[in-house]
Amino acid sequence: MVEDDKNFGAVMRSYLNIHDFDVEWVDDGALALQAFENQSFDLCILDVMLPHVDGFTIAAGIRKKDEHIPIIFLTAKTLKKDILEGFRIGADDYITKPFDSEVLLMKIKAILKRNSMFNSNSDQDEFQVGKYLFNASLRTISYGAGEQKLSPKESELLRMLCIHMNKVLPREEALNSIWGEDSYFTTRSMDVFMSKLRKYLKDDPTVEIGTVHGRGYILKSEL
Amino acid sequence: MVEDDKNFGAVMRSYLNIHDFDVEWVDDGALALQAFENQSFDLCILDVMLPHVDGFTIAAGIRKKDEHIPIIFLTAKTLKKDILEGFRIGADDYITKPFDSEVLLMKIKAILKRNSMFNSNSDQDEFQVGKYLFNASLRTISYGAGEQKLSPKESELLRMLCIHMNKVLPREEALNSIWGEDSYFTTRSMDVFMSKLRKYLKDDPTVEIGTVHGRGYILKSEL
DNA sequence: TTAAAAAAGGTTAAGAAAAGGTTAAAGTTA
DNA sequence: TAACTTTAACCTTTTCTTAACCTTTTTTAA
Repeated sequence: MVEDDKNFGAVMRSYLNIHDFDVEWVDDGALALQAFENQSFDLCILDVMLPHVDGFTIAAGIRKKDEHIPIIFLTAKTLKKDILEGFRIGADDYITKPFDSEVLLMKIKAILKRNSMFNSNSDQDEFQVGKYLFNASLRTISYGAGEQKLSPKESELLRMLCIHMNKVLPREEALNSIWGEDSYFTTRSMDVFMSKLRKYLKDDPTVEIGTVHGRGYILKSEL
Repeated sequence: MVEDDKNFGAVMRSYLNIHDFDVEWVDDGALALQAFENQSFDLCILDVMLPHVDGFTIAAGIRKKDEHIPIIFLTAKTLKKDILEGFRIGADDYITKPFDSEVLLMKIKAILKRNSMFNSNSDQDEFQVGKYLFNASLRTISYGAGEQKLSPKESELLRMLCIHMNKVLPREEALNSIWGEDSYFTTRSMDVFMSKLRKYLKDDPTVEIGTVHGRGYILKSEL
């Protein structure tokens, strides 16, 4: 949240805190982008009139770095031209003061909910894969009585396949995410892991790790 | 759009039409859900006070069938309790009359944009070609039980043909886009690929890759 | 007009190059 | 030391290009 009114900012923060949001509050436009880069956020609430750098400029900077993060303007500027400018920059909503705090809360939730579809599953750690149950944080695949332990990389790779269930997981995506680089050797290393995962999953014929030559892998499972 | 005020509805529809939206307008709450089931929509705009069935009930019914489709309430009911009820049901926005049409337009665009992130990641790149279903990201053509895998170039070429469905795809356009150059050898290579695609599609007589001598190719399919 | 020549395109098959599968040995970490 | 990951080696499969030999369409010129 970028808001230069100390009283209002404090009230907003505690109100949002009560409703289970963690709020990082910056009161100077010049510090906003810096804060954005140094931390990870789920949503931005921006005032427009701010010292040094205005909210529109901040929003544009944020959009340049992250085209998906939700942005809500919360401002006393009620001119239509400002509202349109806010949306043009890529805001998800433009709320004018005075406003109702409960309505703001609902709007935040609605926007986060829609955005979560996009990010979803990213922290899910249990997956049903055919008749196997894969627990990514325990790093186990269980199947009836049996249980197979997975190494960290095996587990991380299978987790990414599960998140992309029945869709292609591009090689580079897995390599950059798990290995941090996409080179000849990391590629071959991943092939070795894929071979291991296929062995672990071979007892259920309804499950298959398919190859899309030149692009990536796909975990297929009817469910 | 569900709106019982004939004048307002007509104005809204033409306003949205001007801005390149196709609007299906229903003026009775009882018909809304039925319309929703029989057609495919990208976004719903609902009035609240309607004959027979109110907007909240419609929204709840829509949410039951599709938990992702954006819903915007557009109503004269400005009571806070109604606004909160709207969001509780799962609305993306609740706009009170009177409102500014340009701002509504921006909000619609903002919501659709956010929703499109979700759709673009799931299953895009799908084309119905006669009785074949072509998935460009999986690089497969399926037809009943059978499935034919395509190579990257085969798939890319068919994708371009699909995008130009029933229109000529100029040779140079495909060559420059897929091969990066338009020379004697790339031309001959493309001919080979076209021959392969024709084989893959030969089982459906309603589908045909035609040649426009000296210009390019055209994928013909009635549908 | 029309026959021959030239250009464009259709099809098949061979072969080279790239990508991927698998196993095992050699390094690395915990 | 034991678990884990990387590297190497040796395969198989996939993909793309090229060449060869056709057929069809268009152009040229008699």
